[in-house]
Formats: sequence, structure tokens, C-alpha cells
Amino acid sequence: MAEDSTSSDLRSAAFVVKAMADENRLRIILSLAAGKKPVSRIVEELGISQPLVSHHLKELKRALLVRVERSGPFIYYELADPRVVTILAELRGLAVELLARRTDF
Amino acid sequence: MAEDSTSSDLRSAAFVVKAMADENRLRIILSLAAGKKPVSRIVEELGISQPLVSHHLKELKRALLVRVERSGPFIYYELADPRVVTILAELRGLAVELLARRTDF
DNA sequence: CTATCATATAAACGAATATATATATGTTTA
DNA sequence: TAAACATATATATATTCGTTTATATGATAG
Repeated sequence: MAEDSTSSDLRSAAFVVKAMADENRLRIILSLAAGKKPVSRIVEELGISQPLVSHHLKELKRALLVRVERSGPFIYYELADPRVVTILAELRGLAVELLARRTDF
Repeated sequence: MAEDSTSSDLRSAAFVVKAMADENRLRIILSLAAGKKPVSRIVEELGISQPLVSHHLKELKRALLVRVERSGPFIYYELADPRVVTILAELRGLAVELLARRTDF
């Protein structure tokens, strides 16, 4: 008897959410929201080390959140789906409000 | 000079996302989406041990995603914000599609 | 072919996390 | 107050994760 789809969907969701569960990766996603760009641009925009950016891009790629494309010496990354940006915006709004509420009294 | 709000927002978002980055916690969230319920109900619905459920609820509470309320011997948990359910649904849809795409060729 | 630039990978380490088992706390009822 | 029940906490362990440092790959220009 096969498991219900909810279970496997949630496993998939957890897999994707894990890839987003890091501040640096969220910053990379936000940077890529502005459009396709090579690693070096992300590095200079975010001010984090190149190996670290590469490592996080690898994670994002593993979770299928970004697509890779080589052009000459540059390797361009882009978001695999625009919904990532929407969802991130919603998460940000929610998070900000939840934290703000905490000090309401 | 203060840091820009984007940075602290993303830190907040990462904090909340981390709390969602676990399949068991997503299952708990989904269970609570149907309404406020005591720990024991979550335990029987999900079939995971009571201490483990308590532990994950603690994490969700730390991230302000759930609210707690005691009533007699029972301790009820409920989602702190309905948007969590919406966002989870979107994440699930995205994840399922991303994974499905992978085998398209 | 060598030098240089862009990026990836490897190794190592500490910190955080998920889980299981055992036990404690707090509430109700008799 | 003792017993039964609901939930939390403590402890231990195994695993995963984020980061740094160092090095490798792969493309291009001279």
C-alpha cells in the first residue's frame, strides 16, 4: 500500500524549505531575483567569500531552486521559478510581523 | 550607521524558515491548520513520540509560529498566523513541481 | 603553452539539529 | 494525599550544516 501524497509532498516541501533556511542563501535568492548573473557579481554584491557563495549556490541547485548556464569564463545562475521570490516576500512579511508582535504589550 | 532593513528582514525570515525546515514540523503545522489542538492529538495523528512532538512544538514556539494555551490538563497549540498555511501550501506546490520537472526530458 | 581569471571542490572544524530514552512537572480525580 | 494522566525537560548520541582555508578545474588571452 502506497503512502498518501501529502506525506511525500511534505517531504519535498521540507527539502526545498531547507535550502532556503539560511540567511546567506536568502540573500543570494534575493540578488538573483533581479536577474541572471555570474557568481562574481553575487560575490561583490553580497560581500561574502567566493567559495562560500559557490557552496550555497550548489545547495540551491541541489534543491532545484536555481539553474546554471555557462557563458565563456562566466557561470550564470538564475532562479528556476519566479514563485520563489513571491514566497520569500511573503515569508519576510510574516517574519517581520511575528517578531514585531513579540514586543507588543 | 544602522544596517539597512533588508538585511535584518532577511535574518528574521531565515529564522522563521529554519523553524519550518523539517518534515515533522511541517506535518505539525499542517495538523494545526485544521485548528487548535492539544499535544496528545498531534501525537496520535502523526504517530510520532510525545517528547519529539513537544520538542518540535518548542521550536515552533521559539519562532513564534504557534501560540500555547493551557486548559485543564491539556495544553493547546494553535498557529499564530493563518498566513503560515498559505505559504506552506505555496511551498508545497512549488516543491512538487520543481521535483517533477527534474524528470522531464 | 603559460599565465590569468572565474569558479568549483576538498578537507577540516565547530556549532546546531533531530531523535530516543528516561525522568520530571503539573493537573485532575478519587 | 495518592494515583493517573498530559506534557515538558534532561541527557546522550548521531547527523547535518555553515564556514574557512587551501587547492583544483576549466576557459580565455597573450
